[in-house]
Amino acid sequence: MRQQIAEEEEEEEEAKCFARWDWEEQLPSPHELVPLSQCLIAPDLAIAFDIPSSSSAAASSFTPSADHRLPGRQDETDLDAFGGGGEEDPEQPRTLKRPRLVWTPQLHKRFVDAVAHLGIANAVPKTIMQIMGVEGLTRENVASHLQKYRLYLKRVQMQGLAAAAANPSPSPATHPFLGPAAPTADPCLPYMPVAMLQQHHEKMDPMQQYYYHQNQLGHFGPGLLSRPAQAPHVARQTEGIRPGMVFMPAPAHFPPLPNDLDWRRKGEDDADNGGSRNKELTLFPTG
DNA sequence: CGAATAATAT
DNA sequence: AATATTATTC
Repeated sequence: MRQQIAEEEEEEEEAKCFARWDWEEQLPSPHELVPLSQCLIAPDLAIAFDIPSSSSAAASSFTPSADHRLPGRQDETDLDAFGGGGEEDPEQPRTLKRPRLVWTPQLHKRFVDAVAHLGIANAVPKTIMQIMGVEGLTRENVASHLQKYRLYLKRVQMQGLAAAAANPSPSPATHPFLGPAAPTADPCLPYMPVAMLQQHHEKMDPMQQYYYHQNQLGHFGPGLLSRPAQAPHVARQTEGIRPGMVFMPAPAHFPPLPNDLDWRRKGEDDADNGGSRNKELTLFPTG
């Protein structure tokens, strides 16, 4: 008998146990999130953060105790953490290509938080990377992930919009930014992203207000993701901190950087997984 | 920076 | 083989 086909069908059994992570538990900590949002600093004070040559120096000045190092290798230069290994000077590794990054739920969460705190308008790869403050994470890593994240948001938004159109019932859950929640309330919606978290912000920067207002009008316009060609008032974040600038993103990393933040590159392995390995992380569930 | 596209992994 | 994830190119 031909039972060769049968064996191939069995794989889907195991694909059911990765639906949710423990985000929901750690999610409701607005308190942790808020403080960063109110980085309202005096102009003269701002200059203190303008350390041109060594950005890491600026960062360290703001992170007293938390050593944002990756778990695992403590004595090693993080360089040899990937693959084949050999001893390379701390300066050389840029030429060597690092193994593919694995976006663990934890790392993703940190990413989303960073985006949320920055506000949509300011959430660009470089800044996000800086805020995340994860050593070894490159701008390209973030850029790539951000691209996908935006695509995901767009999807969710469209679903919500479509649902609203199909169902005229005044949904109370309608969201200022994202519109009504998708009908099939995804159990594992990664994070109610940026917009919702922004509600906690006591103060929005002009750019965010601009968007907020625009969306409040029900104007479908550019939507959640695009950014106006030019900001209303504030210049888009530039390297130099100017005297007139009232609001700026967090000068350094996230204050709470988990020392045990779980992230890895392709080759690495982690012991705390109790056997059940991450088969396939679905950070961006498809509808 | 960001979209498109290539490269890898599952 | 197809699809999802990450990297690289433009």
